[in-house]
Amino acid sequence: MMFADVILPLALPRIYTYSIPPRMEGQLQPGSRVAVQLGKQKKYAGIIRAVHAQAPEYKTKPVLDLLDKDPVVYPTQLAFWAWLAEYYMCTEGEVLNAALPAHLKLSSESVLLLNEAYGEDFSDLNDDEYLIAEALQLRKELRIGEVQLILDKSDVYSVIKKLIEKKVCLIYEELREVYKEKKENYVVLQEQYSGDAALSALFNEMGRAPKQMELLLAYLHLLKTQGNVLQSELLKKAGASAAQLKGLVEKGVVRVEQRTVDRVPMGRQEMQLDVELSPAQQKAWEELQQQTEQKAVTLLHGVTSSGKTQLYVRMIERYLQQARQVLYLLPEIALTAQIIRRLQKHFGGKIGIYHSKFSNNERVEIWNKVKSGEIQLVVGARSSLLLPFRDLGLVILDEEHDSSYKQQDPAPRYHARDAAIYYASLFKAKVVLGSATPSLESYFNAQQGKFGLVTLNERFGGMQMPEIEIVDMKKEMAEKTVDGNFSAVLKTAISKTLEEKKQVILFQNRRGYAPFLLCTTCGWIPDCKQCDVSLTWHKHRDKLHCHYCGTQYPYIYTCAACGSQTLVPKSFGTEKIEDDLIRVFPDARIARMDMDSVRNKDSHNKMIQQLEKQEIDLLVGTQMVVKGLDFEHVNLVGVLSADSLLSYPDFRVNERAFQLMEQVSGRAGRKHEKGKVLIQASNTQHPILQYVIAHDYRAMYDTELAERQHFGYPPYFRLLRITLKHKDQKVVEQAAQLLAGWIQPMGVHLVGPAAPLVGRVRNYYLQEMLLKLPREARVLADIKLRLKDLFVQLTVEKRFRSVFIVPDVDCI
DNA sequence: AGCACGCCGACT
DNA sequence: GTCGGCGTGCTC
Repeated sequence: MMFADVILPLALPRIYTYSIPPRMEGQLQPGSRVAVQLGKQKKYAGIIRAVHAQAPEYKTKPVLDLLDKDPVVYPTQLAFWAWLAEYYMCTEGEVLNAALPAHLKLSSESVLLLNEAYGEDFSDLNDDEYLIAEALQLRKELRIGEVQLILDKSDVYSVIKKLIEKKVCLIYEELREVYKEKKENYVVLQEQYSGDAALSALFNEMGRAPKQMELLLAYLHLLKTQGNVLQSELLKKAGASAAQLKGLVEKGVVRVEQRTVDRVPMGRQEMQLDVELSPAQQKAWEELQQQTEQKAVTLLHGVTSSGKTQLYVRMIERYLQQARQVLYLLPEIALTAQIIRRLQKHFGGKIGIYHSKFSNNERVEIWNKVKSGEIQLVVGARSSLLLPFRDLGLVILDEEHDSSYKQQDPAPRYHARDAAIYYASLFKAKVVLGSATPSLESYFNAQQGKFGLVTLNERFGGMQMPEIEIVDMKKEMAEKTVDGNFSAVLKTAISKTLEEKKQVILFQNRRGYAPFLLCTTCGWIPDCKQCDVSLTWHKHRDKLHCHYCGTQYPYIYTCAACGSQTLVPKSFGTEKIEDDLIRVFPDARIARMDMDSVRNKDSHNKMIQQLEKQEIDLLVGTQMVVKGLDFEHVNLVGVLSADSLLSYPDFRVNERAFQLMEQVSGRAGRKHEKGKVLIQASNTQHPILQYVIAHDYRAMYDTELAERQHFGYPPYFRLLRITLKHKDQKVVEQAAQLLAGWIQPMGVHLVGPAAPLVGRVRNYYLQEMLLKLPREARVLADIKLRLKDLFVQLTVEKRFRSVFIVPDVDCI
């Protein structure tokens, strides 16, 4: 008897073993997708991790079905998943859940079927049972969701159980594939008319049907120019109706064929291999080749607009020519049409793009094409790291410092940079990390000789670094020259830039209209009912939003504490800036870019195109405006409040603030013209501002590094945050104390436990503790194992059983 | 993640 | 006295 260990896409604490029925023996292998039953009825699609003859001591259920001819992943991916689960302290099921496209993750649905033999006598049914029986008579089949709708309640299992007992209905589990191939109708000329002679004979015959002749001519034209003729295209082109086409079909001239088509068509376009490099780039290119030969990971530190992309393109070419696959990772938001177009220009059809905006069917097709090797180059966001590469040769991770590479909520909470380095090692592939402002961790690794380092500190095409000026807000406040959020200096600069028909980008770190409302009588601030945070006022929707749980509240006019009507908005967000801009610059075309304004699919791209075409003069936005945008006509960039960037209570504030301001500055300037950056700040003496003015990454790095070492932070230590959640505040607090008491003797540095800044989210109370762990991999692995034991120990205690424990390794 | 089971409060 | 709410435990 053979057995299969199956990973299911659930957070199950361990992997389950199923028996392999004799008829499937030999067909199942690691990576195969199989249908199995879990519990009394549910069926799932899982993935086989191992096949073996080791009978477990419990009795096993059989594998029900093999779902695909070939495994859906290679052993390399299975190894990668195991590492992710172990390193990031989650289950392999959670990794599988994140990796597999939704349409390959099947789970069964219970379907109720009417038992025809039961008859029409519903007299011994109660109201609920009767409603369902009646619906079944009409519809024959009902799903759980439909039953819930009919009865208007979620707990319907008891009713269903009764109905089955009374033999009114039967129940079965339906597991169906959701991935559908895309079919399209093609028009094909019947073979007997393929010759010229036959065709002219046909035309003679058709004299009395001019409409059909017209259609046929259009068809022949399309056939000649495209090779294939789509029905929809033909009808549109010929301005014909479906009936006219039907006429041709009935005459036996053409036929309509349904064909499977690719949702992600692979062009045949050839690569262009003519990237011109400047002398500085040429030098960097040579260094890059040398470094990647010697080291598995190389950091490319190139100032903004230094043309890192050209070097990537060269690098990619080399690996594609060796017929190996390449993964080019970008932060989600930087995956704009702009960059994709640029890459498509070079690599044509071999490119596959993968990010959150693709449909589930498209994802399955990309998945399969990466697996087969048909897609050689993938450009994608974090999650494309989980695609089933067959022979990965190179990973490029651009904007390496970007914190959105770290997955936050559901598990696996992986960092794409670190995971990419491990994944690449499984393929003996090379990694290139690129940034204008590398993370301290990566730069440190480069300094230590662990990573190669290539520096490119000259902007491409003779472009100069922008001139940066700090605007003293304290002084302007005292002189009363501040208008709304704009200093006189900034206002003048904006007017001047607009007069020159150039564009302006303003950066503000907060969305919404005002972060909160404040009662000027008693100091009360409206807060969320479910979370301990103040609500943000979004003026355009006239609602108060909770940015933690997403709840929206109507605007409040009366103070809930003192009853007075003296609520005023405090501080400012992007919406407020936009309003002020409209007031101060009534003639300018103004746009706002933040999570609220570009929520739907294409609005982000549209806005970028408008900027490119200079249809927008003034753009105000959050972090979003910082990433991956290059506009030729932006001459002025304003940071509205450096203070708000520099005042977060987080050990990475300085690094972040530097990166952000440096990146924003990079948006200013164009060929042969120096851009200008204005940074408004009250504390003009902050050292970070001095480093930004001087574009001195190295000074920032040295100062910060000393701090990190002194206070025991990365890159000298690794951080692991443990969050506990429970509905009862007392219970979490006690659980956290108990757990901390157990961790203490392990000799690691422990901070907390304490409630985080926002101590309650979605009605769960939180407690956090931070562990500072040594860097050595073996010690780290050992500590994680011991922690896992402690988590189990904690939940063994009855009152802590329902406490959620969320470990976040290398948290940010 | 489901789903079954079991224990308590609000009704006929 | 029963129905139905939710907390708790198991799935191989």
